[in-house]
Amino acid sequence: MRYWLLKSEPDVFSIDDLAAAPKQTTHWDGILNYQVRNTMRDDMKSGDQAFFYYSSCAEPGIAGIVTINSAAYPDSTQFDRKHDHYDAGSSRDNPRWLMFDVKYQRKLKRIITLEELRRHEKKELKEMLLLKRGNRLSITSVEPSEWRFIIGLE
DNA sequence: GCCAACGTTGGC
DNA sequence: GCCAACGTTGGC
Repeated sequence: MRYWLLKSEPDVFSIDDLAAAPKQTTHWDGILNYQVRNTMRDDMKSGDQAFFYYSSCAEPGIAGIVTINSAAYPDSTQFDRKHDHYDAGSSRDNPRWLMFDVKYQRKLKRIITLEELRRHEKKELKEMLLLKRGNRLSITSVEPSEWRFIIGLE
C-alpha cells in the first residue's frame, strides 16, 4: 500500500463535493501530464490512500483523506470532441490518458496548510515532493514517514 | 536532437 | 494579476 497526494482546486472540486457525491466516489479525470500518467499506470493501486490537497486558492493545504478505488483506466473525456480534455491524438485503441476512481475517507479536523508544512521542510518533511522547488505535478507520492508525521500534526 | 517560444501551474 | 518554474511544441 502506497500513499499519494492529489491536488484539486477547491472551487472546482472540494473534499465536501466528494463527500456529497453518489457513493462518495468520483472519477479523477483530466490528467494531461505524461509523468503523472505513468505514475498512475505503473504505481497506483486500488486501496492506496491519498491526501486531498487544495491548490490555487486562498488557503492551500491538505483538507482530507481519500482512497484510490480502482486501477487506472482510460479517461473517457479524451474521446469527447466537446470536452476540454479532448485529445485528437488519442484513440480508443490506444488511449493516451488515464483516470481512476477515488472514494471519500474523511475530512481532516482542520486544513493542514502549506504554510504549516513548510515549517517542517528543513526536518521531518525535507524530502516531501510537494514542497520541492518547482513542483507542479498534480499527483505526488508521500513517504509513509511523511504520512504519519502529517497525521500527527492534525 | 536541439532549443526558443509558448502555455500552464500555483503560490503570493 | 504577477511571475518563477516547468512541460510541450515545432522549426530547423
